[in-house]
Amino acid sequence: MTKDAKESFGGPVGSLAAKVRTLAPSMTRSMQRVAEAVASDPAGCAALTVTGLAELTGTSEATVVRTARLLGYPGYRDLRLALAGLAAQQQSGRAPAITTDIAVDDPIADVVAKLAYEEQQTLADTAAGLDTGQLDAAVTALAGARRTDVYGIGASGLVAQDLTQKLLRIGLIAHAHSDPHLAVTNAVQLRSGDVAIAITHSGSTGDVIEPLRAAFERGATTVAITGRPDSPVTQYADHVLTTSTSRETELRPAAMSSRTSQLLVVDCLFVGVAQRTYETAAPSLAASYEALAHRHRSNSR
Amino acid sequence: MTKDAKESFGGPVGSLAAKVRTLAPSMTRSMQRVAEAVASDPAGCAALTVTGLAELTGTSEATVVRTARLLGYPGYRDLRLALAGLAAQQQSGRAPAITTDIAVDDPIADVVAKLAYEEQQTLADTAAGLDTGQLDAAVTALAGARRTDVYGIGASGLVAQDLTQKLLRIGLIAHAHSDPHLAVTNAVQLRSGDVAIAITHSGSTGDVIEPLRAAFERGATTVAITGRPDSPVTQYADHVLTTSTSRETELRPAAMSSRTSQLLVVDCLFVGVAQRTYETAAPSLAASYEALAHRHRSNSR
DNA sequence: TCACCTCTGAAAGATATTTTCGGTTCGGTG
DNA sequence: CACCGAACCGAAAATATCTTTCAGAGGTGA
Repeated sequence: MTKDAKESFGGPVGSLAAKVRTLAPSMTRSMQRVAEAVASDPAGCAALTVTGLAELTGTSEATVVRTARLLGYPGYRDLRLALAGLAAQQQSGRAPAITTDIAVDDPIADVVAKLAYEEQQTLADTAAGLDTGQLDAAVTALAGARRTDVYGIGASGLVAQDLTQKLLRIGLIAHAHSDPHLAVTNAVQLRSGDVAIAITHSGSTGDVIEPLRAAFERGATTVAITGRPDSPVTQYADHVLTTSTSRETELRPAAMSSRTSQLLVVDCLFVGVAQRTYETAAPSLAASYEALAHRHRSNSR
Repeated sequence: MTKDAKESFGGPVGSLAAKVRTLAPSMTRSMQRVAEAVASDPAGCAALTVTGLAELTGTSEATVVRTARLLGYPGYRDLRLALAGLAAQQQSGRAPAITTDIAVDDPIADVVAKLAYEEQQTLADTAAGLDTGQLDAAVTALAGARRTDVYGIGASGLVAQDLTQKLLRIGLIAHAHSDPHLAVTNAVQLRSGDVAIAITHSGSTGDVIEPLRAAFERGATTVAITGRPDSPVTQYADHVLTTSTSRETELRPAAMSSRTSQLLVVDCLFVGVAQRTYETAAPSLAASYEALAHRHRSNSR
């Protein structure tokens, strides 16, 4: 794990709300109360001391400090500074637009607007929360891999296929697996120099963890793309790429935003690899484009 | 307890530099040193404790506190918070300068920022360009369909599968086809009251047009999701949903933004249908969620 | 039910901030 | 030139704030 002790305030302040959401599931109840208070009213919390915030949230100082730590700050003092920064930004910044959930009786135009807005938000959060060091390491591994396996199930399976399709287009050898048995069967064929990527939002999908583990134990370089950086899947991951989590509503399943987030990460991987292997990637891209050209138009009539 | 801190941080932070200038004459030499340090590098000073700043300026803690008081803050702590806010504002001021294409030698952080930005752009364009009338009609057709077929090839095939997965989760009967022959075979089974959806960015993919045409001729309600509203596929489409097209660059194939755009449209369709069939959709969603729960290892809180 | 484990807050311990207080400097004055 | 007073300054005490420790509460699975 690359530890960037350089950065003073624990990362771009804009990402705090996103961080709270991603980490909320791994928090205890009291910590969640603190995190929520902090996320919902940064300015107000910045004005409070540990003791004050502890009282406000009905918890103890210890819990407040623990929460600050979990959010990536050395202690409450630094969290407080970050909050002050965030508050200042918010005040000077723009007014947040549509924040309400999608309702059953929303007209279709509102649905479009809200969905677009939320997905944009998801993208911003993901970009802010992505560890570029980990990303860079993953790209390096991919660019030099003999072969690459990608594991994903359900909605994540589609993302896995998307990545595979892209990698194939620039001349890499990649396979996506959504059948758990076949995935494991393939995983044990991997060895040092190969890459295995597991995509799972929850980080706890056994069917995806198993093949990654097999690959990990075989010495392959393993990457996890997950919304839960502390989940089981990361045990077997050399590099962890975190996707963002937005709150799930009845009409908008979590799968929707996690998919958006995962795809952005996958795109970043792809472009990164394409950069690294530009000499071979550019001709490959052109070639695959050519090969498909006649499929359009010509037999359309 | 009582939240009195309305105007918390001693006035508008932007005025700090000005205040330093105004008050400088009435300051003693040591205090001027502190004030100057603070004004010239707010971010740096925000990272220092009272002792640190005293050392940096070659003065004492007492002097630092006196300076903070003179500047209008209750003590150093509050000055520090104001500095953090100021620093954040400054930083956010010089952010939005990413309009250029992704270059081969862009650092990975830029790649992330640019990709996120472009996808956000794509979403906004798509939402703006979507014909809600057509969308509404498509939703109505879907909600009342006996069965639904979705055709898509390549990257669009994944979008087709995504839509299918979602519809299945709310109890509808839907199939995705990426094999052209099977697609046609299935299409001829459709009849009035059924729905066929073709997803193709170019609108000219023969392998997708053929099944849509078959369905169209059988009397099914047909929908085209395409980036080219004047393309061949729309001949056989009762409803056309237009996705946005952003310019393609060497490292960023068109497939990337078209996919983002298509997915937004698909999400809108899904939510629209879920609204219409809320009575049955809500329980179905809950049921599929339940059914999957045990597949995740129980580390969840 | 019981053993075990995690979560939690009270209080002790460590830091940071504020205040106090005495020494120093400097300009004026006898 | 010696003395005085006032402002200035910083060391260290006093206070406030933050962090850590530890033992009990509460929940979980066998």
